[in-house]
Amino acid sequence: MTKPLGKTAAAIADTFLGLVMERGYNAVSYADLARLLGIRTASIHYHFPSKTDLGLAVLRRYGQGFLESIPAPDPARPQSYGAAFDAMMAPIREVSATKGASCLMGVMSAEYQSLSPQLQAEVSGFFARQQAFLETLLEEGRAAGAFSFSGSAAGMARLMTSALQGAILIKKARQDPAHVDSVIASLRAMIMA
Amino acid sequence: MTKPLGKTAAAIADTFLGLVMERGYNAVSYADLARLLGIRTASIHYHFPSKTDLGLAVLRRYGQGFLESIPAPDPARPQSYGAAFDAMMAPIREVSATKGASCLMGVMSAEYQSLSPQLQAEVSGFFARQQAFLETLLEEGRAAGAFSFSGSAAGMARLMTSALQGAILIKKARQDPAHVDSVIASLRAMIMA
DNA sequence: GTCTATATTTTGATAGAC
DNA sequence: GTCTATCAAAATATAGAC
Repeated sequence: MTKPLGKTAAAIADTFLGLVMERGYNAVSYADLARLLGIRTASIHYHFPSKTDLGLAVLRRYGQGFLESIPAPDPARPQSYGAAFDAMMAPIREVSATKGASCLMGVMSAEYQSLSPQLQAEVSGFFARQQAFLETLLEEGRAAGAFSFSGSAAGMARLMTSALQGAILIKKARQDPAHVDSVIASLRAMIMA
Repeated sequence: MTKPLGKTAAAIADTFLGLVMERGYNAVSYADLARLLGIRTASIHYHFPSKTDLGLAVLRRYGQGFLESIPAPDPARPQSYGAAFDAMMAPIREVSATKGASCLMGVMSAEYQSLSPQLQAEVSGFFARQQAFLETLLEEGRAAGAFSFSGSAAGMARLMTSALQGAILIKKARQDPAHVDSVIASLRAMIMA
């Protein structure tokens, strides 16, 4: 677990997160945050000296809550794999329901080459972890008889992470949350035994 | 067809396109372009008075070349549907092979709420057209016996556009062009009769 | 069509008082 | 921990000479 932020720092991070998911990292300034929070930009710099510090804190908070909240499946109970899949969709559905927002990782991936090396590493690392997690879940779920699909678990995991990321990106531009639900349903249908 | 740009305007647009696909719209400035092209920012403003004008020109060039270059399938020759699908993948593979780049539409979708209304409309319109195009291709291809899949053509089109968009976004962060190839192969396998 | 010069605003950031 | 004051650099843009 990363250091738990203080009250003000957490408010700054949360506000920043919301704006970045809407506009992108480069379109959110300390002035925007100061205005929304009713404080001065100097106060924000006290908590997060540089914008990279702020970005890093937000990426870690977000990336952490995403995979760590999924209950580990039990091979003895095949249905627990489907439950893990659904648990993985929960935060995605939440972002999907948030008007004008899309996934922090996807947004920052789009701006990748403009990010500082530290931020790039955090974004890349998230996708690597997500791929590994889903790959394992699919492989073990198939072995347990909970999932059924052709081809490698790695290939299916790549298809799924891509489809989810793209869906939440497109739903923002089309302002259509149902787009994400449709894609999640398709993916689920592809693996359920 | 939109007005064909002059030589300098085209060079500006192409350079801008390349940088935006790497960094995002908000991370590319007139100063960046001036430096790379060996001209002054004032010259760029002559061709594109505002950044929105430049963004609009690039979005139109890109969105136009994407779907319009696909040969219309012939119901009498079922294999022409598969060919149309492959033709649709060609520009995606090209972007995929370009180091550090991802799809202009996906990148600008990530920054959606920071864009001027004109740019937003262009991005939304692209996704709407892409969805409609693929939906029709899938539906007619299935009727012609070229494709085979369960569920609606609309649902399959949503899954495909999302997967492609997400794949090209993730490949940028993971610096792994093979990620896109893997997803394209999975999608192809899902529909080929 | 391109340049020099300049204007305006915004941005990320620091020093030091309270 | 928050503020006022201030800064240097960058970003978008315009006026007018060549």
